[in-house]
Amino acid sequence: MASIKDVAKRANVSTATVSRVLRNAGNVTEETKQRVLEAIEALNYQPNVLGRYLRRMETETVLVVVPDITNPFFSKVLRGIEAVALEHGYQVLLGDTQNDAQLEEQYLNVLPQRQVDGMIFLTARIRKELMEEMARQFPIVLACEYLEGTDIPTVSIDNISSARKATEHLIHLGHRRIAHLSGPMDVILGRDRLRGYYQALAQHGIDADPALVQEGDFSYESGYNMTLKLLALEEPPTAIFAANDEMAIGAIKAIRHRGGRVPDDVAVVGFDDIQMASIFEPAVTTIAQPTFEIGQKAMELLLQLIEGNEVSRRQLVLPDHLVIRESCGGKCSV
Amino acid sequence: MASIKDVAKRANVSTATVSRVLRNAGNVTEETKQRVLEAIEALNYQPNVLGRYLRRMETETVLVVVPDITNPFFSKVLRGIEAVALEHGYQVLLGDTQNDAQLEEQYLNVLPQRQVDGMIFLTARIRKELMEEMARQFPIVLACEYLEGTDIPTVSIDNISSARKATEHLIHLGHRRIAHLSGPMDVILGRDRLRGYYQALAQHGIDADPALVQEGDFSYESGYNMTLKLLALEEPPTAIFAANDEMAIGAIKAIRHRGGRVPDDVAVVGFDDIQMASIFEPAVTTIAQPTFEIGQKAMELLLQLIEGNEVSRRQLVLPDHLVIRESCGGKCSV
DNA sequence: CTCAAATATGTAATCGATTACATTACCATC
DNA sequence: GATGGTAATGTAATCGATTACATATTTGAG
Repeated sequence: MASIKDVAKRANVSTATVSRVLRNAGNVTEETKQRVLEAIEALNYQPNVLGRYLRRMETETVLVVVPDITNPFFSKVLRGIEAVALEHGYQVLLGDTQNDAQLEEQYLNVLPQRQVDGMIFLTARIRKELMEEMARQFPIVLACEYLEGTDIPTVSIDNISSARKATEHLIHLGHRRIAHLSGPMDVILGRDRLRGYYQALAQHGIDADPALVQEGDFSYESGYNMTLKLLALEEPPTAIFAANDEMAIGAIKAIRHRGGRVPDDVAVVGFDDIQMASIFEPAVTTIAQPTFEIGQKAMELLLQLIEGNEVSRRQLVLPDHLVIRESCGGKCSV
Repeated sequence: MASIKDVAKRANVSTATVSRVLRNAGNVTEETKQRVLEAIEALNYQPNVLGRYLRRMETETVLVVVPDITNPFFSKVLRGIEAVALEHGYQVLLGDTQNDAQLEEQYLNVLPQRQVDGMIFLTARIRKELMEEMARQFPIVLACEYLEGTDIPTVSIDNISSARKATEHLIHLGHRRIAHLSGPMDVILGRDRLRGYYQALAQHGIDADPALVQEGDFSYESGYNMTLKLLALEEPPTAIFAANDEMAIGAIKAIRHRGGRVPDDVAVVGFDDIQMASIFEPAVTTIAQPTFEIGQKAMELLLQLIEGNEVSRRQLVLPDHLVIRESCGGKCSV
């Protein structure tokens, strides 16, 4: 492999000049520039980026840590991140934690090792103190999730209010026995959506029945299994609010397998508005998050941090909205 | 940020010794080792990997180029790759080409820039000569797709025979007017599945009707739209073989929107066996690929190449199988 | 107790590009 | 044609870790 020295030798210039041509910086005569370009061409030279990285101490790469790469919701956020990254000449590295909090903490080490210039976490199971300490030293942005009581830059929706909105919709449709398939309680997102659910019940004077809240893990299977449990109750729910669409679809399937109809016997509402929510039959009523935009904003924020700019608006809350489809059985708007 | 020099100074040893402790190589007294570890601890030292990369000229990172990260099929292959990579201490970088052949060629440059030690392509739209030249110089593996007439290491299923198998299944169920929603003709996968479709027809003496073959792009939308076209034919098909599950689901939706029933009016078969194929109603009959295993094998192959081992079995064809569900309307086995 | 071998540690070159600083070449002005 | 300023190019240090080679220290055999 040809190195910058070989090019310099062949073009009869110093490595400094070659570097100047490469970076298109400094003053280089058109003539020498041509000579260098010819040498580059002739040797089929490609600059070794490792050398540059080391010297400049930046890699123009960011790492995105995703809890589950098979979840289409995250792929869409990722697309937003990629779009902005590409535009600014940054590469996107992807870390899949497979929902393992420990793996997540490991990814954090990539930063002090200087392997990437910054990180975006689409998950937040890391101990708060550790995360804060890192965020103080390195560019870190949280997206979708957040950590309570920190000022780590964050882009997300207001999960509590949207969960409330979803639950209220079911209440307005006349439901009183509303179950909730929650996300894992060790992620803030799961807790927030549960909180929104409770708030809606309380505001409408409905007593919360602990038996109607089941903790899942955002997977189709967990939605399916928990719904079977709910249906086995002496007094089963007439509506189910699932903390994401995959669990909602799992719920619908379970209801059907038990011979019930959706929405006639049990109404279902999901969360995220993944593509399948609109394709599935019945189409799933859900909360639509501005996924692409979340990704964009998160990457923009990260770029600010990397460039050392002072960021005034560190916490962004983007608008979401309820998309009413068939699975809830009513067009009543909130 | 503390560097290896700081650690060396604090522990009163040379950088060489610190490096030896870090890499756990060479002979170091237990006592000095402890001193070094203490210094590392005290300074909260993290080795800068860029220095190591440059010196060793390897990054222990591989790049996986994916045509579409939102496609769940690829996420599953990716999981297989990740599993093996992690096991061997390799990082996985992800490149999403968004189905853009040009972007794909750009990723190829990452290799001579020494940014990664090897690449796995889950897509193959690059000009054959270019790809071959690169593969001669650097570790490259193709998975799922392949290039005709090269000996670039490849892991995939036999798409022709499985497409034939799927089509034959429909023939055995009594269908004669069988349509095919193909993948893009500029990817070999699209062409192979089409070829298998033609072979099956020919073997059973059925004339191929060009009007029954529609070229899509593997997206749900294209499946939907092309099916509407097929249904508008004077003599519409009684069965549709789609080149992937997403198009198959698009087809089912289109048939339904036109008032048809699946499988009663039109039978549908897909390809890939993504999770939604089994969840959707009617559940989609499809070809199941050993996704995880494809990923594993591809990564194992790549590791062989990176380590410079001579690889005897360069082209792996893994077994797939037809999963018969509801959308084809028959349990007749092939 | 001596000497060779084995073990432990240090010195300094190296990876490839970038860049601060130094030097040379060129040009315009008086 | 001397002077000063600018433009073009070169020299060499630098980034941080690794490692070939050199040196110092310890160990064991006789």
